[in-house]
Amino acid sequence: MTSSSTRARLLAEARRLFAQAGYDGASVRRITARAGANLGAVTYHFGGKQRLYHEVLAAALAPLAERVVRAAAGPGDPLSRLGAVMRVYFAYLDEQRDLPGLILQTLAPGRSLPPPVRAAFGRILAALTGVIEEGQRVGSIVNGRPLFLTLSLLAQPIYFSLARSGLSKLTDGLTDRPEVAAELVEHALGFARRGLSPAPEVP
Amino acid sequence: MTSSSTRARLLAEARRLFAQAGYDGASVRRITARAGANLGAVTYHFGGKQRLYHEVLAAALAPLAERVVRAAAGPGDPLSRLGAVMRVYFAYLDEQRDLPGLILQTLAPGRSLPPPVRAAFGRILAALTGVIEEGQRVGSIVNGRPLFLTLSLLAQPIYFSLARSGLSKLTDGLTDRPEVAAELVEHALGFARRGLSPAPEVP
DNA sequence: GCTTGACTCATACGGTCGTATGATCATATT
DNA sequence: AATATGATCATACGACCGTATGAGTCAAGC
Repeated sequence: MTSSSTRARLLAEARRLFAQAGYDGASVRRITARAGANLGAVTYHFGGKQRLYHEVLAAALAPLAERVVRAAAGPGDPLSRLGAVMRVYFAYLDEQRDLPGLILQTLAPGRSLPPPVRAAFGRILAALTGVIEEGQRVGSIVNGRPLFLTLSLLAQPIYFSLARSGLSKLTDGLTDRPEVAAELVEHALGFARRGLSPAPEVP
Repeated sequence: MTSSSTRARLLAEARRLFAQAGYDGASVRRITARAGANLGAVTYHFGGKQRLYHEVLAAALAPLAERVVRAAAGPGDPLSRLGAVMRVYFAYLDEQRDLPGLILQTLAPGRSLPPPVRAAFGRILAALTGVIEEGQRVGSIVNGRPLFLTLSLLAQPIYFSLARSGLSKLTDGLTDRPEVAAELVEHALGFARRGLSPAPEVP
């Protein structure tokens, strides 16, 4: 029991530090010290730093993919299901504030993306392109590569949450006020909805 | 002359390595070795690693801000000027492939963003919100916070270029083919244009 | 021809890093 | 009671880090 509690504390502190300082910046020494564990605990419980990292990523991303897939398979027409997906995305990013910092570090070119990230994004992309193709068949979604439309849609929640930390410094904390954050979600939904809808014919 | 050539080689190799491996991952030893310079050269020419880093960032971002501001001040109605800005953005990101990796590393939460990044993005944001406010006054751009609309617009080129390295692995290099890349630019322009335009009245 | 200044060089310093090693402890099983 | 097992511990190892130091090089100016 104590063993699993040490394991859990290591996971929690590792996640906090990886998100804050990146893979290189979060040293095994700091992680174990903050978790109140011995230096060797990471090697013992996870086999090494990288394996711990992958476990942290999987724990952070798997629930997101799960919820997105469920929202994409929910009731309603394709456009409103995509709106539901975006709300799920924003909600998840809001309740897991450290997630942007976590995945941001993994996207650096030169390194290959960790398997948990690959898996989660693969599931999400597949679910969304499916919904978009369905919408294109019934004419409620504009024509074009479903993959591109999916990415344009995902760009909204991802970019906003990635930019949040940087932007709150550029805008004097504006985006941190809760009512502004809610307004931002509605804005992103509207922008994406217009972007996905077929353009009205110009006379 | 040889001195300035060493300086230039240091800048070039530092940029390559910072983009690829991040600030921590790019060691002064590797930078100087690849530049064919002595270990002490960074300290001598730039005063330290961080100053070299800032100089690299400034050299990479200042021209982008310059071109964006110029495109935003060009001729034409607001919507087409914003389209021009997006084209400039895509073109710049295409000719400076290492730029996403470079700025991505600076966005990590916990660290404050480097002054050159702050300055460039500040200029870009100011120019774009100005154009959007102008479009809102003449009714060609949907209402809402200009800042949010600016971010939604910027999300397209930035997210696509950030995601390019990761996505080319998820999509088997699809996005690397030049005609697909060109199609992607047109897609992003269309998506953003629809997102910025006022929604047609629903009867 | 000598000096001055900008530059390059080899080397040293104190730190931090991830991991390996073997001892020690607590607890459950025989 | 003795032992086996899983967990924790202090410590050591080799590697790499950014920077400082001082000696060496070499062309330009007097």
